[in-house]
Amino acid sequence: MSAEISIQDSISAAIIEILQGAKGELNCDLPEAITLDRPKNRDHGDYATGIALALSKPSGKPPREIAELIKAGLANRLEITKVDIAGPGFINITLAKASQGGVIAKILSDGKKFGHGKVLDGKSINLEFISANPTGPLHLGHTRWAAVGDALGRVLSAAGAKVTREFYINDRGVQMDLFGASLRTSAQGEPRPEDGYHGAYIDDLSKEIVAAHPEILKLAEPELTHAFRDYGYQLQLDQQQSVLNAFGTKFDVWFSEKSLYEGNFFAHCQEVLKAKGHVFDLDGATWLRTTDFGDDKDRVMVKSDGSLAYFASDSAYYISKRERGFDICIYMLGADHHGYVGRLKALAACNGDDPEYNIDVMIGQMVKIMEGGEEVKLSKRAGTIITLEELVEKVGVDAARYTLIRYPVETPMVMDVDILRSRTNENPVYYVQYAHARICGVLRNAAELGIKYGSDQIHPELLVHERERELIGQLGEFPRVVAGAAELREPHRVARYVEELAGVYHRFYADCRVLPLGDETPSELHAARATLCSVTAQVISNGLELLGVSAPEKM
RNA sequence: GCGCCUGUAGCUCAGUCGGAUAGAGCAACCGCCUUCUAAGCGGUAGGCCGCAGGUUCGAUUCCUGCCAGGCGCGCCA
Repeated sequence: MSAEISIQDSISAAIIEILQGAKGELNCDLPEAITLDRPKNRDHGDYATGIALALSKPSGKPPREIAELIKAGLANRLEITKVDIAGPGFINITLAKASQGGVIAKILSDGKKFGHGKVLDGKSINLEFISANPTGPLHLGHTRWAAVGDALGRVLSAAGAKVTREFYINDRGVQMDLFGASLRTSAQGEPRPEDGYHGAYIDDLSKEIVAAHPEILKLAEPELTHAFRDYGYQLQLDQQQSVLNAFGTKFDVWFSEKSLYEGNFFAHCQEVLKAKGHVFDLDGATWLRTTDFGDDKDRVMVKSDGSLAYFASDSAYYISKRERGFDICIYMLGADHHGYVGRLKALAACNGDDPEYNIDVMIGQMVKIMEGGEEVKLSKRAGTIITLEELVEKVGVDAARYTLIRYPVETPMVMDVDILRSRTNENPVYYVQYAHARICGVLRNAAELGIKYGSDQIHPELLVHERERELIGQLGEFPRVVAGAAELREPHRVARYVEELAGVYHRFYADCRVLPLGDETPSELHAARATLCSVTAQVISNGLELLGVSAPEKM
């Protein structure tokens, strides 16, 4: 991160200063920062703001009068050519040509770090996602989080946060026991338990276990089922880990639920919550009074028969996260778990935390998959599932990741396998990757022609074409997009930005010849445009990197 | 019944603190390769932003009520 501030920031600061100078006159609260939008209509300049309209009401002054005040204050700034007041009081700012060169210089000096910022500097974030049971393959719902969670982790890190990516393994409890029983019955040719696991992968796993450990069948119950459970667990976890690795999703911590009950950690957690005064006993069970903080009902931690309710692990796990020093705990959950939001927030409050700050629960809507014009129903137990692995086989890692990331998680999405498999430009990932490959081709040719490009070849005063202006402006937006994506936890913004940037580049390319034609002599304009190409490639590549999608040099 | 999410072009979907003429891709139609990657570019057509109120200078955006779809509401995990 370079120490320089962007041009938007410096103009924003200048406007704030002007307004503060007139505070007596305005007599109202002023915002901390001014948002400068890039107007769609180019007649509206390079940046526009509706701040005068927004301040009109609280100050009791006509918006145009406030706009005039700002215009006068900005008049002498070197980087600004023109300030117009339009319509009811919009302020349109046109930048000096040379000032746009700053963006190019900054991309060149920051390189791979361009776009990184510090809006989340100093925050320690625990990012938990996927957290599938180790009782089967990862399916489509997990795959959405595998892509989005990983991208969010990259975006948060780029915004300056210290991020720990964590996968919570439900390695104890009823589901694990059912898994063991399913494997054992499969190996012994018995009917599966009613509510057990029925997928064909169970037969494969049990065969693999028996082949590797033939002596297992000599065990008596309950050791027999436990042995199947434990061997099956290890194989399934290995499988999940290798699939995620191939998908480009990495975790810092694989957190075992079982470990919460090692030593006296769980007892410690209960003591902690008890000390805060929200634990009570009723009907022989131990409860947490989450209704103190807006939950629908109180939650059982230890059941009356002494066994542990699921919420016991939830609460101990949260306390573990906080005691390990994380300020913000992000949970990425499926829509079928949205009922958890209330109890998790209440749990944080019971622990004396701020539920609006220390906990951030993201709810991802369902992913449907269409094939041959029909919806493929997902049912893990029945075994008719599309797994992460199968999806990648069909469409490839880049297309799968990109498609899953480019929609906000609260949007229920439909993936059409036939379209994704067709490898046409119906998939925007190709559009973006193609722009990158196209630039790399141009730069290879530039090198052959001996055209130099780089920090001493910016020549901003020559880049006066409308397409060049658009491209430079779009490049300058990247840091703000990354910061916004991080603060709002919306990595899809990076994908949308990169698509737009690719479009702006393609239009530039169509209208502005980069390299000399025929025997034309290479000029400074050729060098300046080649430099602009190289920084565009850098930004596309940086954007795709945040999504975990490759930026090919040739296609 | 209560709660959360969704409803925007034929299809899949964007739309930031409420802003200027509501956008993209695909599909349809018409153009553009004698030199940098046509996986591209330009153009045409396509809209009751689910419906009805409210707040305001201004609402796709905020509030209320309805309609439709999805998902939840256990001492299950």
